[in-house]
Amino acid sequence: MGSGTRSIHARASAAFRYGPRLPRSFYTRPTLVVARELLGKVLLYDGPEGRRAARLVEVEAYHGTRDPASHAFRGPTPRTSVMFGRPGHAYVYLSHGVWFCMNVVAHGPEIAGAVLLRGAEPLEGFAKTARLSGPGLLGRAFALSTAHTGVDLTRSSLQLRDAPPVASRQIARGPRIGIAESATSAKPWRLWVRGSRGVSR
DNA sequence: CCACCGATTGCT
DNA sequence: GCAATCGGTGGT
Repeated sequence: MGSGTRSIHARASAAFRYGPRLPRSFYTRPTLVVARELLGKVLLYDGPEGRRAARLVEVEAYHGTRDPASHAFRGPTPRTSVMFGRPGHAYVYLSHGVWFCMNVVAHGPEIAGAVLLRGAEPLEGFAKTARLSGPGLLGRAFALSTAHTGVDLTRSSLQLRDAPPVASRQIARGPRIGIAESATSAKPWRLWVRGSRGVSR
């Protein structure tokens, strides 16, 4: 462990390990590919308020201005402009005046792709029984707010770390949650890890 | 300027 | 099944 290349961290509890930050190139791919590959990766906050880590097990993809379910529908606004910017940044929005939900900007350039983080399993900094299932609960667990919108995940204390990919047979797909049926039935863009406790509903 | 409503959650 | 709670959006 001493020298700089400590890319793999041993987990205190299970034998789960994770690697270095995901590079910009990870995010600069088709939104659905990014969504799929984010499963199993580690959301990490490593800052003055402490260290928290969780393994992503549920995500949803939102893509382009033609997707009526996306916040990018009909072009950029002050709130959503980050979605049209560089991949690898965070987009956090307030839901129902109560819950802060986090997206990862994907795809680019100029094409507004985003992956909503919907569920995770606690790894570090949480009780093992903590529920991180649901975008609002996940946002609360990481003390997120709209101030995190625009944060560069490849440079900030809020970051995503590499980890072993989830096998295809472990991944389930379905319609996105809370979206009008007409807008989502043809787009099964909710992806989750089968059987995980961190999946909502 | 104001009214509406949501990529949610937990309790009645 | 529905209230809580507030900022973005679009219409007046």
